[in-house]
Amino acid sequence: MVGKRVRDEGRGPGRPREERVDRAVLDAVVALVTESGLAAVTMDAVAVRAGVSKPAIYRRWPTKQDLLIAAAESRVGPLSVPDLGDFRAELRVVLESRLEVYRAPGVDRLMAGVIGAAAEADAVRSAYGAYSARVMSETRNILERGIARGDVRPDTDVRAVATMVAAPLVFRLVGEMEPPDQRLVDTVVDLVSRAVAARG
Amino acid sequence: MVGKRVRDEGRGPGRPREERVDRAVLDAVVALVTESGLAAVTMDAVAVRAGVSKPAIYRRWPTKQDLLIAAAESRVGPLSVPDLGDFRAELRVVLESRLEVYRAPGVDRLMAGVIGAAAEADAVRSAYGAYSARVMSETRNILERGIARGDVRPDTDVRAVATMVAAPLVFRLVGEMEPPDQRLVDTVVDLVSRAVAARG
Amino acid sequence: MVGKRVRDEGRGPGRPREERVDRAVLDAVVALVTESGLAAVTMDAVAVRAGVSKPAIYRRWPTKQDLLIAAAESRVGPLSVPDLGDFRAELRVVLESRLEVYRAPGVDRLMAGVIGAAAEADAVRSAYGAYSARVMSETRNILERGIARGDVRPDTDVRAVATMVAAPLVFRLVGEMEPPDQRLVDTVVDLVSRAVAARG
Amino acid sequence: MVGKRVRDEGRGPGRPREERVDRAVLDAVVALVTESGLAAVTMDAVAVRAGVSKPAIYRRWPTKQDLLIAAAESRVGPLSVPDLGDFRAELRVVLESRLEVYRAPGVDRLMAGVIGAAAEADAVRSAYGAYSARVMSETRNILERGIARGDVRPDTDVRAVATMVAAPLVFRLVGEMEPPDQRLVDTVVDLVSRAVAARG
DNA sequence: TATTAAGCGAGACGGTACGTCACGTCTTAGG
DNA sequence: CCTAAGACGTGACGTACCGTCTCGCTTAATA
Repeated sequence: MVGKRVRDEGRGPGRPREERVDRAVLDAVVALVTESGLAAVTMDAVAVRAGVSKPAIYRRWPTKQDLLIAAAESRVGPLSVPDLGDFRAELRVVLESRLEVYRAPGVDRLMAGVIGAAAEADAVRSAYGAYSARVMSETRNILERGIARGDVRPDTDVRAVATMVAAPLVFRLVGEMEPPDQRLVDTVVDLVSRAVAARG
Repeated sequence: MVGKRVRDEGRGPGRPREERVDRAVLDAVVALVTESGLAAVTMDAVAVRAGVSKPAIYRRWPTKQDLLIAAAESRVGPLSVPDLGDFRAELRVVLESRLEVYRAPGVDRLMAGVIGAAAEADAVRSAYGAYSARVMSETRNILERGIARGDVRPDTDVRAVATMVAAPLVFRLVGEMEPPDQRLVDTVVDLVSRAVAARG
Repeated sequence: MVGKRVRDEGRGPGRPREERVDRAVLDAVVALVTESGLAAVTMDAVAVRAGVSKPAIYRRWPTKQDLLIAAAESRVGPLSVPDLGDFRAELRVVLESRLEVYRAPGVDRLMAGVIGAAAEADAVRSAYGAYSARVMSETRNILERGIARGDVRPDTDVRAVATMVAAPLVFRLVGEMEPPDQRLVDTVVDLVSRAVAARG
Repeated sequence: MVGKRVRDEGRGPGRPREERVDRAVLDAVVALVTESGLAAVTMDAVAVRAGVSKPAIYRRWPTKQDLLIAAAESRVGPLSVPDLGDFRAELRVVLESRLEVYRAPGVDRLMAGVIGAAAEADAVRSAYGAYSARVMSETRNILERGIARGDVRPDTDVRAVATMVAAPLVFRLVGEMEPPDQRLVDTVVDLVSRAVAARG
């Protein structure tokens, strides 16, 4: 009468969700924000653009803000940097990867939208906080790896330096409203890697 | 500045505007965003809280985004740093002034709200761009003054370094959703001033 | 009747329909409308309450309106009055049977719901019309039988009088929103039987 | 600063409501239900048809059901019958007035819709009950006037007879789904006036 | 002093998006 | 072919907010 609840591991009875919907919706959000700005990202417009119904969206993301964060993560998610044996090289990899991502069209408004959304209510703030922590972790990881390896000074203030690494590209993007460029990356790599270099 | 005075300063006919309204409205915006988040900052709520009518607000700021930017500017406006004869000292003044401002309650959500608003439409983007440029100018000023004075290396990439100075505190605030602290200021002052110090 | 049996009675291949479903669904409709009003009668709620799936309902009644009509008919169907040899007695039987039915809880809202449903679209109107005709037929039958028998005046306007018989109890129920009572039945029996009595 | 609260008698401060909206909305409801049935009467369709915004509708009628009742009342409101000195004449006036009203196109579906709406929730039931009582009052009035005047038997069951007067035309309309006709009116007038005639 | 232009609070207005809910269909797995 | 479960598209619901407008009134500068 009720049916076995969990068959294999993750699927219950009933029609399974369509993966197509997830992809189409996130793509639609990015496309709309890129083409027409954040104001054009209405739930109805997203639904139409994705060829999907509004309830199908709300089943997955309970509010518009959650959807925005998911869209941002789909484009600007955390990346894992392999151990290159050298902090400076790893730092460059992180920043140049980010540079490429941030220069993609629409990412500026997407990030700004997510930051704005986080200011709306505490529930959104914590969702955004989790996202933010995921993205920041990559920088903390290479710093701690460098300390363990020995090419980063052990008394480095990891928290502060991680902020100094992550901040400039994002700020250039959403604070100065211009795309970050290679010179900015070079400057950050230079300043930071010299400052935290062990032995100096 | 925002708002449209009909005559320059010499008042024309008709009832003059009440200054009380300007102050009350900006205060109401800040109070609401501080207490309840950006979502609580509706034009009606602001009007009620300020004891003011909606038309009185719209006479001064044509859109909600303009009002938000004005509120941000009223709390986080540009500051002018006196010539202290020393770049490092001036840099510290800039950052510690900002630190104090950014640690005020509500400023995080106010800044995030302004950034989010800027993603909405191009008209808002340019208004925000002007505000952003005003705020950034202080950092560029002390850098250029340092170059002229001779204690900053003349080949310094002013644009990139200015971003590296301004970014960390704002990013800590709106990107990491935590208040910036003294350690972050110290780290920035150290890294930047050492890196741009003339002669080395 | 409503619902689409694929074969007449000789069963074809495949799993046969469960009678349990038919009963459970109609009972659920009546229970819901009685307890919580027509607005609570959603197809999902009916399915849950009946312990049945939605497709199982839709296989039997193609629309919600059809289900409502079926539920009404299950409670307020036509009744056949035996020949008692006396119009007045038969009239009393009809009205007192109806009185009992109409005083059952939930029947008011069920009838009102069916009437409202009939206003929605022409397809529903005709389904309701068929139901209505079935229910009205009992009154016409006793009138015509009375004329044939000779205790009802042959020049009686059967149509109009049938309406005057059927109307008051239903109208009391759905028009005045109160349960019909014995006094109303008595009044109708008196007025009508005296007016159509042959010879006078 | 606050303004005098009540100026003449009924108008407070602020922009007054536009009468145009009230009329246009009720007309739109009737037009839609007449042309396309009750299912076409969506709040959006009404708003568009009336050239009015949805909030303007909801300011006046808090739910769709209230709007329906108001629309019904605008077409089928209570009428006051002048004292004609004769119960039978007054009864005929009542019924022929109603006949004319009920034969107007769309009134059938409007009435059925209102009855259906009343089944939805208790709040709507009481709103409908008030409307129903207003409409019924005219019949009770002529009965009581007849008793006072002396041409209606003083032992008449006013409640029951009022139901028998009001019911047939409405039932013909919404129960039998056909327009009431002159023969039905004549039959009701005859039966009722003869039955309640004093002395006789 | 009277006029006039613009300010003011109050609140209704058109428009648009929100997030929810219900209908009726379809897709899965199982009986 | 039936069953339960539940996701799906469609579309209406009622609410909230934005920015405008219409009231009646108040406040100065001007005529």
